[in-house]
Amino acid sequence: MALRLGLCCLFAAAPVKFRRTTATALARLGRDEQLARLSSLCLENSMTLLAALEECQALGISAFRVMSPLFPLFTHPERGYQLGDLPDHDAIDGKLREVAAFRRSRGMRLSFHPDQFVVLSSPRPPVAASAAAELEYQGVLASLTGADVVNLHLGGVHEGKPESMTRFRHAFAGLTEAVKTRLTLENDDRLYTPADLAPLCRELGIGLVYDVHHHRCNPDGLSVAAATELSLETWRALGREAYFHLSSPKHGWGAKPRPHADYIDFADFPEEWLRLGCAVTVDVEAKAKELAIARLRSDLAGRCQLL
DNA sequence: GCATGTCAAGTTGTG
DNA sequence: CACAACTTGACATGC
Repeated sequence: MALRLGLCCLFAAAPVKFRRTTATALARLGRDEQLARLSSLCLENSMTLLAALEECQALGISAFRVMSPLFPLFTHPERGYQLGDLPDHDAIDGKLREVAAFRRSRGMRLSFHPDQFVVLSSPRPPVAASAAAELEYQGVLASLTGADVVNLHLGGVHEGKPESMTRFRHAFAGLTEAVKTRLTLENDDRLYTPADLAPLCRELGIGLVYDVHHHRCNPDGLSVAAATELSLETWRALGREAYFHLSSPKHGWGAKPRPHADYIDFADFPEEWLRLGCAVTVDVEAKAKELAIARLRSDLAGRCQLL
């Protein structure tokens, strides 16, 4: 087996910074000025994304999660825009092609992870519609950059889990292929467990991203080994490398285990993951970012092969 | 300049 | 019933 450790969105020490703006700051500007401002941020962030991949490569990190606001306010109801609206459109497009080429040549894995506001299973039509729009945006970016995963939580439990999953099923059917082929579901730390999601993932032909920390916060009776296997099955059916998440609780496993710690406590690393028969990606969700990956790598030294 | 409060969005659970 | 927790640092604002 081999393990691919992934960095999530940001660097703690390396000088790689993504930029953003706010809707209220843009409100004072005319539309052309807004687009000029957004254009320069998108171009700068595209260059920063390439720099991020180069930095990962230099650090021996072979997976990277791209932050959702790479293109700030892209799907905002008032400030939203299309790539073609931006004055630097050609330069941005060219830079993203460079990102895609770099990713491919180094065999890196890229992913996107829409945040908690993206609720495809919501019973409220405007919420589900804006979730679909956001997913389409991330699907376009994923296509352009060569990312193979857009990872999502199922959402709330309005009326019940089966009803929510049915709404998810219907909304999924309406998405474009760019999103459908990349969308994955992840167990969360309060509601949906691996046991809840595995059947839906199998039915829809999508990957189940297994977050072991969430599973420990929100257990379903399955062992880590059993949940790992449920996830592996969904990826095996697709012929793709499996995807896991790992983090440690900031305040220990007591009353509030959900917040993430700076580093991974190696005791939290599932030893089942050392005995898998295939390569897997493990996103390291730790506030010390690349420093946490370096420490985990040294903890893992000699125990498994790292990609 | 430097410190501080804000940031587009949903849902659940707490106080 | 209102608000904090998710996560999170960069940016905008105000002194």
